[in-house]
Amino acid sequence: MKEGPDIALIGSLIGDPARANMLTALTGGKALTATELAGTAGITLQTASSHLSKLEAGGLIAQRKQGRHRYFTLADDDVGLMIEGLMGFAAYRGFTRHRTGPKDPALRKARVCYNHLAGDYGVRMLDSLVAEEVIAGVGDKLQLTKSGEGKITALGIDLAALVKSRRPVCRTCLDWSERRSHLSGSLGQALLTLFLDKGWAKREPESRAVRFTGTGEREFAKLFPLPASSTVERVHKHTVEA
Amino acid sequence: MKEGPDIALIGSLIGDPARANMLTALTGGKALTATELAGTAGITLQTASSHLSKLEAGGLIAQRKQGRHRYFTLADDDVGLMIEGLMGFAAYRGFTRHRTGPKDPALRKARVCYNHLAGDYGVRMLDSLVAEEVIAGVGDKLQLTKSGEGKITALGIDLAALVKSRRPVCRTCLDWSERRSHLSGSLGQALLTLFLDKGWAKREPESRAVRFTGTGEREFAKLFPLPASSTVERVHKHTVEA
DNA sequence: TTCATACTTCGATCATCATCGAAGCATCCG
DNA sequence: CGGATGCTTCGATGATGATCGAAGTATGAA
Repeated sequence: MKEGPDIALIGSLIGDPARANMLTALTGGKALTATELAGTAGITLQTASSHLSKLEAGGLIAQRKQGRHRYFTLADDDVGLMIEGLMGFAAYRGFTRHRTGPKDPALRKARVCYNHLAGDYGVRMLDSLVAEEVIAGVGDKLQLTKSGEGKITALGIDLAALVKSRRPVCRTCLDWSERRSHLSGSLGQALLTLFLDKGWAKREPESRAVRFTGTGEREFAKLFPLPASSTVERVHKHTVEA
Repeated sequence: MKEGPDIALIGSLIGDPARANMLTALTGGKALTATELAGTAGITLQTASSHLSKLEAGGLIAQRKQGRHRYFTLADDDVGLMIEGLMGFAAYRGFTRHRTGPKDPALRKARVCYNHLAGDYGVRMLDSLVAEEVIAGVGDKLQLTKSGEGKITALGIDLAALVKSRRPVCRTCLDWSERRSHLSGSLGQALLTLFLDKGWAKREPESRAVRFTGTGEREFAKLFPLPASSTVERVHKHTVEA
């Protein structure tokens, strides 16, 4: 009927307050679950699910299934850019944000995620492994490098046994406290087992928290030095048009 | 925590197809009456009136009473930029209302973006101005160079008047068809006015399209030479014969 | 296995709002 | 003045869609 792109479609997606709240929350760059998004939007889980499927159908968000959780993120940088543009436009009006509430600090520091290490330490470990070129590639596809194989074997991990198992050796797992990837897969499991076996860390009795000992802290820091760029946040690339 | 209707308000305003059509029509830069807008949106005058009052309450449009007519325009440059940005996002996602209508190639070649030139010609003009060092800086921050001031003045543009206005002289605007920046701001407006005044180009009656005359094409090419290799491919792709 | 958690789907309700007919203002013209 | 035009307001209707309860699915935990 009319010429040009359909802005009404996108507008209607953003136009609903619940969806706008969800998108605003996701603009933070962290992956959030449906339950969390429902909380920030102030609606029930059923309604949130409906909204999320609409947003996904509209290509604004993407989901990543992780066990029984579904982590939602903005589809790509373009979406973030567009939403931030709208927020900038609406700057002369008041705007509200909802932040994820604080959690148990011990859990945030180090905890068990199914069978591997998660939390700040887990993220830091993967960062270091990638920086040291033990593991190549970031994202869903991780692979052990040649030199990395030697380094892992030197730790006393039976790499052949890991490879033999049907499970993938290296895998990313999205961290709920850090909202960044940490190492999963059979190698991730083997490393956590190693820490526990060596007595570097102990599991808290009635919690998922993992408590590192003094020696464990030192050994961990020595084994997985903090890369200089590890604290760099994953912010949206605001590429500038030339 | 519950209320965050900033982008939701704007989104809902744009989210209605009738309003989106009106806003798209107003992006042409011409002041339009309620009757005209009702026609382009395909709705009755009563419905249009309701929509227009909502758009005005939302600060997206402004009206100017003149006799028994009411002329509506976009509220300011920011609205035009925001809508053009949304169009770029929508076009990139393939959200088009009508599969490449007959006017589509003409629109891609040269069109009015609220009050300045957009499309292939708009992008090309900015490319050339930057290459010729009339305008310095890339991205959001554009600035006229010393030598550029002379060149603009030589065209017969009253630069002092542009500077005097509160609006920025040079500004980027994201092109929805080219997905690159073209020149906005008071200088962008002045240049488009220049083309129209000199008779180099004419506005299509009921469209955003701008049609350059033969002389206009030549003068434009002379004034804004194509920088070496960067845009050849794109120009060839979107250039329309006749 | 059984239970719990996370989420989806179905179904029904309810509110919003886009739409248009009709009437009401306002302005211009003759 | 009367009549015509441009637009707004009122009121009723109808459709879309947001919402949530209940039930269903999938995965993890005990």
